[in-house]
Parts: sequence; structure tokens; C-alpha cells
Amino acid sequence: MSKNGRITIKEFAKQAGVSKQTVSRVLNNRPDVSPETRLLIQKIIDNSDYRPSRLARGLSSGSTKTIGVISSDIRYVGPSHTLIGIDEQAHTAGYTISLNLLHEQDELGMDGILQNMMEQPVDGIIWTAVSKNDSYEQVSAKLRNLPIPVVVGGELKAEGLSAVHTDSFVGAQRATQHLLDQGYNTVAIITGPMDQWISVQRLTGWQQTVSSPDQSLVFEGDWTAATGYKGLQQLLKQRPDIDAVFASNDQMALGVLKMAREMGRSVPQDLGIVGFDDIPEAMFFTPSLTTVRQSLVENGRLMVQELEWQIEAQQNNEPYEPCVVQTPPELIVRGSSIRRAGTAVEGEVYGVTDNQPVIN
Amino acid sequence: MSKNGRITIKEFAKQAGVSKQTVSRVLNNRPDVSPETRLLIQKIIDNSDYRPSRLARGLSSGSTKTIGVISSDIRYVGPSHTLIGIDEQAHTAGYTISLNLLHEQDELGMDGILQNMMEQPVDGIIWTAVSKNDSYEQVSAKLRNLPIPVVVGGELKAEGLSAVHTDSFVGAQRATQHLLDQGYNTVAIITGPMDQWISVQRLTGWQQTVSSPDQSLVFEGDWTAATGYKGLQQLLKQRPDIDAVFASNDQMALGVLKMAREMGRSVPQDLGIVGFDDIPEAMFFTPSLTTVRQSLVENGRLMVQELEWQIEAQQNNEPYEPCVVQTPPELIVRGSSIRRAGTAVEGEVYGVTDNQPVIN
DNA sequence: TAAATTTCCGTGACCGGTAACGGAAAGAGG
DNA sequence: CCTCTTTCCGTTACCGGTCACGGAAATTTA
Repeated sequence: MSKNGRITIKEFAKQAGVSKQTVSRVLNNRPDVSPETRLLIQKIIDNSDYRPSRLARGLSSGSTKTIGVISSDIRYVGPSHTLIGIDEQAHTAGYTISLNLLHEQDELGMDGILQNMMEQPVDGIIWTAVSKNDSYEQVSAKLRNLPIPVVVGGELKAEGLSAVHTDSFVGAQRATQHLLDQGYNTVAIITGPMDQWISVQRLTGWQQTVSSPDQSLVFEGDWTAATGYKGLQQLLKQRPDIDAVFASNDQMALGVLKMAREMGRSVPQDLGIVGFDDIPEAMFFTPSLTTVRQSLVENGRLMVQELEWQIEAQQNNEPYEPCVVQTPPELIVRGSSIRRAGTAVEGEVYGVTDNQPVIN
Repeated sequence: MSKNGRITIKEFAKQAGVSKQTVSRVLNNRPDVSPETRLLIQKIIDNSDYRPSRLARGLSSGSTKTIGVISSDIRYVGPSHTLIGIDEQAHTAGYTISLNLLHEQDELGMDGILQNMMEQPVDGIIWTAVSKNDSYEQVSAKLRNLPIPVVVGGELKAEGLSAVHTDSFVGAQRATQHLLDQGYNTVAIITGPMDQWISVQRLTGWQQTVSSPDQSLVFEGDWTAATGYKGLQQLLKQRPDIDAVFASNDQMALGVLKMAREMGRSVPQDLGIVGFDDIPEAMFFTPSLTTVRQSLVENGRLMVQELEWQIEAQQNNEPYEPCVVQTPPELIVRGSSIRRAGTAVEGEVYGVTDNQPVIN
């Protein structure tokens, strides 16, 4: 035992009567050790609850088996579920996660966070957040300049970097088309904050599906139910002919649902509603919510896998091509949007046929 | 620059014409450096974007400024909001978070996770999770045996360890009492999984408030809306006289709400409902949900503070008394439980008067 | 049998800091 | 003027591993 209670390879070396280098060789399954010696040392190690120090290993070898994860507010389903996938895959691959959540009032800023990450240091970075102070261009430039592999995901669009995200554009198209198919004529949209890429993607999907994407049919929300609530009121005031709403997430759809009831519009007869995300509660809204499901956990896993490959490539000094993975969304049809009997079965899942990740 | 692109104190030493020890002294604001030398070195450092290596520092000093956080499923509001608080406080205190989420199918198990943490190593551990395989006694025993400070929180009850959690017992009492005050006679409860401590706490609060806590009024859920949905159906089948339900979280309350509507019981006239957590969406349920608010983010912050003190004490070889902090819950009264006009104002907050954390 | 390999293992340096000690120069006190 | 403190700084070792090299013994080849 050393001073701070840790077992070290030096102890093993002494016990086995060899040098610590030989112990290191056994630990890392390296050649140049005779079978007998290997067995002897292995036995000694197995009889202890030895764990190599990541500090020492990292300091000398350069790799810390740690990945830095910068995520935005895990109050929301997108980031939190993605983080779950990241955690799962990272731990099965033997990586430790160094977490950093982006808050509203973040004094550190993006540069501070990146510096913190490099100071650890981490082997790679997964960035699934938006930056309040920097534009997409600035963010992606900073990320590209890092000396370690980076994968971005979810909310961020970044040129020249590997990325994993759900195809929000297609999701919005499907949601909107579904409402039109159900006989709704005037489909409004409640967007997320327009400085976020996915908000724009979903808006664009809606724009390219409805016949006349007028600005009077658009309300900018902030992902909270409150803005869905206020949004519907505002929209109906300026366009009383609206008979369907595509809300860019399920929380806002919940707000829409509540306001619809308060204004005496019955769902789905007078007003069709589709959300986005398929949070677990969506099925238990009243009526249950039609929504676009994302495979967020899977996205998180893919990000880590992508990062693993990059890290490996870098360690072997191989070149690496950034790669963008788009996960297909699924439309989950429920009660909030079924007006025409027979045209859609409640609970049926659309868009599952082409359910393989698309790689560009 | 050293080989891997990192600036080291050795460079500074060479530039300033001093030894690296002197540079180290300046970096750590230690005495035994003349003002002129200090200024000179400081200037050189400031002109670079130097960041000390946590690895090297940790290896020699023993402290890594990292805390290990083991959290249960952040799909739920409790764990995710607590994690937000932990992250905030940790980063303002200069700590890095090493995250480990507990999944259902966790091959590693508790021992594996703890070994991982020690291998890093971390300066302290925050444990806010339940362990599937170990009893509370086993979990707390293992945590007590760790050579580093530990704070538990939320879902875990552990003897002899510092802990921070919401007083679920009082919260359940208030929720139940509120329903009785509103003139509901037969208050049922939907609990969380009974192998979790907070589920038991909430059940006990209910038991000690209603006049006849019969088992026919209890349904064991699993925190999901689905079990709230099924739960109410089951409860009303065996006890049709039930006219109020205390759901142990808001998701299950949502399920109750939906089943109530399907069974033709109008809320709050025929059935009063109170939830627990006050998730952001609760206000937008229809009717809006009366619920018990926890200050989860604050709890997370407190856990880190508690841990900081312990770490500091340990580094100074001072003794340390484990300390249990109980955060008071607030009852948020909304539409789902107001039967008697005038007895409670919608939106009013109860239990705020004694809103200081209680320390045992 | 001598030479050339291969097998196996140890030595020393290093990663980037910190801890502990010691010693020279400058100032204080007699 | 000599001694005793400070003040200031460098030296050496160390944290716990890995890397690069070299060298002796065992084995193969000529």
C-alpha cells in the first residue's frame, strides 16, 4: 500500500520479484512476458482489488478515457434523453463522462468550458447545446479548432464536424402533411426559439408542406407549455380560421391543448394538434397527443460511437472524415389529430419503414 | 510547448529564468517569492492561455477537484433537476463532475461504479440513486466504507451519512390534509415502487393523515403515467367511494386525470387530485394540477456544498459530523383539488412560511 | 561450435505538477 | 564586525503509471 491507501504496481513488482515494467506489461496484455511470469503476476493482481490510476495513466500515455459532454438544459426531454444514451454507450465502451451543463446565466461562456475540458484533459468532446453568445459559425469554428475529436448533436448545426441528429425537417413535414391529410385546412405552427437551428428546421418543414406559409400562422415559443398556451390565443386572434396547430415540442402542444379547451375549441373536431418528441406523458394527455417521435437515446449512443472511432483514428494517426448521421423520426398518430375516421388508426406508427439511420 | 501541444510551467521557468518550483509558487499564490519575480512570472503566464494539468496536479497533490455523481434515471424530474443543481454549484465551486447514470440493466453494479469512481479518482461522491440489487443497509454500508466524503440525496436513505432531501413525509401529509380540508372523504394513494424510500415516506405521510388508511386505498405505481391510469381504474373498482387521490408524482397524477375523464368522473367535482413534484407542465394539465413542489435544484446545490465542507475538513484532517438536511416542500393549490369555494385560492402557495432548510 | 536471433526482463527517463528540505544573500540585532 | 533571522529561490524526490532502449539468457541457424 502506498501512502494514500492505493495499491500500486510497485507493490506487485516487489511481491513478484520483478520490475514494475513487467507488471505493466501484464496489465496491458503486452508481449515480452513469459507465460509463467505472466501467470504469477496475474494471480497476485487478481487477489487484490487493484485499480490502475487513471491520473498516472493519462499523464504518461496521453489518453484519459474520458469524454467531455456539454449539454443544454436537461429539464427538456431532448437533452436529457440524449444524455442517457451518451452515458450508456460511454460506459459500455469504458469511458468516463465529464459533464458540463449550459445554464442561462453562464459566466464561463463557451471558451471557459472548452478550456476546462482541455485542462482535464478529455479524449474527445460531445457538444449538444446551443450557445447564447456565439453564432453557429463561431461555435463550429471554435470546435473545429480543438486538438481533439468532436461530435456535435441535437440542437447544433456545425459545418465540417461529425454530427448526429434527428431529421427535424422531415419530422415537421410528416406532422404537417398528416394534419392536411386529416382534412384540416389552415395549419399554424408554434416554433421554438428562432435562434436555434432545430426550430428553423421544423419551421422549414412546415413551410414547405402547407400551401400558404403565411407569417400570421407562425408563433415563436420557447419550448415551455406557457408559450404554447399563449401562442394559440395569439394565433386565433389574428387568424380565427386556424383549425390545426403543429407545436414544435410536446410541452408547447400541452399548452395549446389547454388553451383550446379554454377557448371552447374541441380537439380534434375543431382543432387538430400534433407535437414533437413523444415524451412519455404525451399518450396521457387528453386527448392523447399525436406527435413526432425521436430516437433520442439512440442518437446519444451514436454520438459516442462516432467519437470513439474518431479518437481511435487520431491515436493511430489515421485521417478521419467527419460524418453526419440523420436519424429518421416517426409519426405517432393519436387522438389529438384524428378527424377523418378510417384514414388513420390511432396509435399507428408512420414512417417506420425507412427506419435506418441515414448517413451522408 | 511540450510534445502534446500543452504549455507547461517548465516553459515559464525557462522564460523567466527561474526554477519551475518558483512558477508553481506564483500559480498557487504561495509566499517565498519576491514581488518583482512574482510580477514577472505572472505577466508571462497572463500572456499565455496556460491551464494547469489536472492530471499532474491530482497525481502529486492528491486532490483532483472532481466529484463523482451517481444518479438514477434522469428521465424523471427528480433526478434531472437535482442534477442541474449539482452541476451549477459544482462548477461555481471549481469542481468537475464525473457522471454515472444507473440504468435498469446495469451489469457493473454498485461495486463496479464505486471502483470506477475511486479509479479516477474523485474527491467526493454524491449518490442520488437507488440500487436495484442492494438493500439500503448494504448500500449505506458500502458508502460509509469509502475513504472519501459522501453525500446521499433524494431517493436514498442512509444511516451515518450526510444527506439532503425533501421532506416527503410532510409533503404527503400536507397534500392529504388539503384534500380532507376540501371536503373529500375518501382519499386514496398511488405510491411509487415500494422498495424505494421516498415512496414509503409519502405513503406514511398519507397513512398518518387519513382516518382509516386501508390497504384497499393503496395502489403501487412505478412513477409512470401508465400506472396512474391503471391505478385509478383498479382503485375505483375495489372502492367506488373514493373521491380523491394523492398521486406520489405528477406523471402518475396525469394518468389519474385521464382515467377519471374516461370513467366520467369530473375533476375536481367528483374527484380531487393532488400530485407531487410540480413539474413545469403541471400547471397546464386540464384541470391544472394541485401538487407538492420540491426545491430539487436547490437540493442539488446543497448536496455539493455539504460535500465541499466534508472534503475541506478531510484535507485539513479535521473531524466531520455527518449532517442531514431536510428541505421543506410547498403545496401548490390549483384547479384539480378545489371543491369548496373560498377555502383555498387557486395558485396560492402553502407552507412557504417555514421555508428554511431544516438541519438535524 | 560460433554467430545470429529470439525471448524475456530491467533501467532510466518522462508525463506535469507538488512537497520537503536546504542554502545563499540580505537585513536586523548586539 | 559578527551573528542571527528573514527572505527568496533552487534541488531533489515523488505521485503512478508508460515509453524507448538495451542487454543477458535461451534458442535457432550456419
